[in-house]
Amino acid sequence: MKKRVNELTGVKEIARRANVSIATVDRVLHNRKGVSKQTKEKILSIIEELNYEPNLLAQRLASRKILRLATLIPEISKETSFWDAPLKGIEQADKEIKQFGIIIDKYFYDQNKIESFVEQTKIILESNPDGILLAPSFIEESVRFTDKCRELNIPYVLIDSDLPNGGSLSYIGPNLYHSGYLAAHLVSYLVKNGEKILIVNISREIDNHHHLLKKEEGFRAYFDKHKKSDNILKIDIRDTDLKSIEKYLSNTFNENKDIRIVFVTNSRVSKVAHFIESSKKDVILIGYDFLKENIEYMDKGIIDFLVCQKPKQQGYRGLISLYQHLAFSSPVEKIYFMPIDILTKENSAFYRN
Amino acid sequence: MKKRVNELTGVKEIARRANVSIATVDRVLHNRKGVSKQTKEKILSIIEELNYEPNLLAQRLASRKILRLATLIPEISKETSFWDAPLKGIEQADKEIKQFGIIIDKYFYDQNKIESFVEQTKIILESNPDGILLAPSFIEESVRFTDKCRELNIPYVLIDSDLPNGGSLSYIGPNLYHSGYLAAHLVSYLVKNGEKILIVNISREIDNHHHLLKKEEGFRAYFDKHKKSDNILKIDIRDTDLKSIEKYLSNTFNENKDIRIVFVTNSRVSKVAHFIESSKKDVILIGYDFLKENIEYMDKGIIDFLVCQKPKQQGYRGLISLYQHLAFSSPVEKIYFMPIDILTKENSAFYRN
DNA sequence: CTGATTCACGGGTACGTTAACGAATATATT
DNA sequence: AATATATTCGTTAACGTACCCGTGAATCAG
Repeated sequence: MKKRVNELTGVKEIARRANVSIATVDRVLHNRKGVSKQTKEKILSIIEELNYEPNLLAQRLASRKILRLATLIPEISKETSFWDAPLKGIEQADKEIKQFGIIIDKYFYDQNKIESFVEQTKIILESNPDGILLAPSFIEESVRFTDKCRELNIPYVLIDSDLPNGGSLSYIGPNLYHSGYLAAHLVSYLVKNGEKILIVNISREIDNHHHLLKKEEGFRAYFDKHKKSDNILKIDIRDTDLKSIEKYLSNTFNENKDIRIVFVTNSRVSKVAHFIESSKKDVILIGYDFLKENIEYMDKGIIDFLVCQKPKQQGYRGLISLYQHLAFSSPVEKIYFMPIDILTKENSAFYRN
Repeated sequence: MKKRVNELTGVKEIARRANVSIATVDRVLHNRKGVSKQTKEKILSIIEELNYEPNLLAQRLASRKILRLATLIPEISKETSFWDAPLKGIEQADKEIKQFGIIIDKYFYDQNKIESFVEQTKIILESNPDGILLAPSFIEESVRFTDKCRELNIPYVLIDSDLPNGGSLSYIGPNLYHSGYLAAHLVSYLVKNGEKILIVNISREIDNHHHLLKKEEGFRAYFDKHKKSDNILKIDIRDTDLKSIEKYLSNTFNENKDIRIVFVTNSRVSKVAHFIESSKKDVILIGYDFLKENIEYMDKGIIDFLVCQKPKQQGYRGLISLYQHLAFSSPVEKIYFMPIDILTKENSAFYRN
C-alpha cells in the first residue's frame, strides 16, 4: 500500500504560492522578524487558505531543542505505597516522549519532612528546567516555590492537590470535596436508621490533614443536605503505626456500640481493615485508593468500597500536558478533575489506575 | 535550550560500527533479505549492544506507506445514542493519527437489519483495507466476515462484544458476565429480606439479546453463589418503543407488589426510568451506559446506578491498536477488558467516557 | 560619496529513517 | 570459458521542518 501523499500542502507549497523561499515561510510561521509586512500578510493568507497544519513529526524531528522537565513528588515510603502509581505514570510518559527530545529528571521528598521538600525545590530551581510537575503536599512551601517558578517563567503542573495561589499551567487531580460527597452518597444507601457512621482521619502531617478535611467536609455536606447528619462520629489519629491506630479504634468502638459504617478519608484504610478483621466487627468499610494492601482486604470482603482517582494517570497526564504546552504550545485544560471511581471486590480486577 | 543529541545512536552509528552502510542496517532491522548471515548477526549484536530503538518520528516521516483502516459499527439510531460514543473515539483517533499517513473509512449498519450489515462488509472487503475495526452485533454474519478477513490476511479488532471464532488481533470491550456480577454485588448491598429483584431485558434483535443474557447470567451467578436467588423475577421485552415497555412493566408491577430493585440489562434503562417516574414507584434502578437520557434520570434521582464501560475509549483504543500493530508491528493485548465503572448521581459529572 | 548597518530574503544542510536503484561479487548453467 | 542468475551491499534522494549563514539592496552616518 504505497502512495504519494498530498503534494499541495506543507511549507513548500506555501512558499511556491507566495513566490518566496521556505525559509521565509518558516519565519512567518514562527513569528520571527525579518519579513516585510507585505510578504508576511501574503503568506499568512495562504496559510489560512490552505488550512495549513504543520507536520508534527517533521517538526519534532527537525527541532534541535531539548526540553528538560522536572518532577517532584513524595518518595515511596513504607507507610504508604500510594506514590508508586503517579511515579509509574511519570515513567510511562518518560518512555513515550523521550525520543521526542524530552529529558525528565525525577526528584522526591519525604512527606514527613518539610525540609526535604524545600531542599529539593532549591535543587530543581538551580537546574533551571523548562517545566515542572509538582505534587504540593506542603501548602505554604509549595506556594512559595510556585510563586518563584512564575517569576522565572517556568510553567508548572500540579497533581494530587491544588494550591490557592493559582497560576499553574494546570491542576490534574481529584475534586476532594466531591469525592467525600460521593462516599456519603454511597453510605446513604447502606446505612439504616439508628446506625452510626464513623469518620476516621489518619495523618501525621498537618498539611496532608488539610486534604482529608476537604473530603470530610464533602461527606458531611451530603448528610447535612439530606438532613441526617446526627449520627456521624469522627476521630483524628495522628499516629500512623498500626498499634496506635488500633488502640484509638478499639476505644471508639467500645464507647459506641452501634457503629455500622466506617469511612476512612485516605489510603490508610487497610490498617483500619486489619483492626476490623481481627476484632471481627460487622461493619461496612469505605476508604481510598487502589493499593495492593487495600485490594487484598477488599478481596477478603473486609473493605467494601474504595474510592479512587487514577493516580497513575495523574502523573502521566501531567507530563504530557507540560510537553504539549512547551513543544506545541497547545492549549491545556486549566483544571482537569479526575473521575471519581468506585471500586468493589467485583470490579477491581478490571481497574486501570 | 538547544543541544546536540546523542551521536552514538541510530542506524548511522550501527552502520559505522559494523562497517557497512545504513542500507544494510535497514535491511536487517526490517528483516528483509539480501544480507549475509554473518553481517546480519554482527549487526544484530551491535543493535543489541547499543540497545537501539528506532526513532518513531523519523520512521513515520520517511515511510511513504499509507495505511487504510475501515471501521464498521452500528449507525446512531433514534432508539439509542449509544454508538455515538465509540464513533467519537474513532474520530479522535482519526484526528491524532491522520498525519501519520493513516486514512480511516467509516462504515455503518442498521442494528435492526442484518442485510445492511452484510452489505457493508462486502463493500469493505472490496475496498481492501489494511485493517478493520468491527462491532460485531450479528454473530453468525460477523463470524463469516472475520473468517474471510483472516483468509485475506487483514487484521481486525473487535469492540463491544467478542466472537467465538477467535483470530481477532484484539478484543476491546466489556466482560459482560462480570459486569452483571458486579451489578448483583451492588444490589446485594441494597436489597433487604423479602424484597424482590426484577431483571429487565429490552431488545428486539436476537443477537443483541445474546449479550444481555451474558449479563443476566453474571447477575444470577452472584446470587446463586450467595444463596439468595429465590427472589429474582425477570421479563423479556421484545419491543423497544416506550408504550410497549411501559405496558409490560405495569403488568409486572401489578402482579408483584414487593419489587424493590430493578436491573435493566442495557442502555434502555431510561425508558424504564420514565415508567418508574410517572408511576411514582419507590424502587432502586440500575442500568447501563453513560447516555444523556440516562444521566438526566440519574440527576433526578430515578436511576440510582449506571454501569459503564468507556465506549468512547473502545473505539479510540481499537484504532490505535490497529495502527500500532500495522505501523510498528508492536504487540497488542489479545483481550483488553474495559474497566467496569460505577456511576451515580454524584460522580457522573466527572466521568470520562 | 563611501562605508557601515539594517532589512528582507534565499540557499543549503541537518534531523533519523525508508527504499528505489544499481553496482559488485559469487555461484550456477551451458 | 562465457554467460546468466543470485546474493550482498552502497549511494542517494526523499519525508517536512528548523535554522545557520550569506547576499544583495536599502538606509543611514559622516
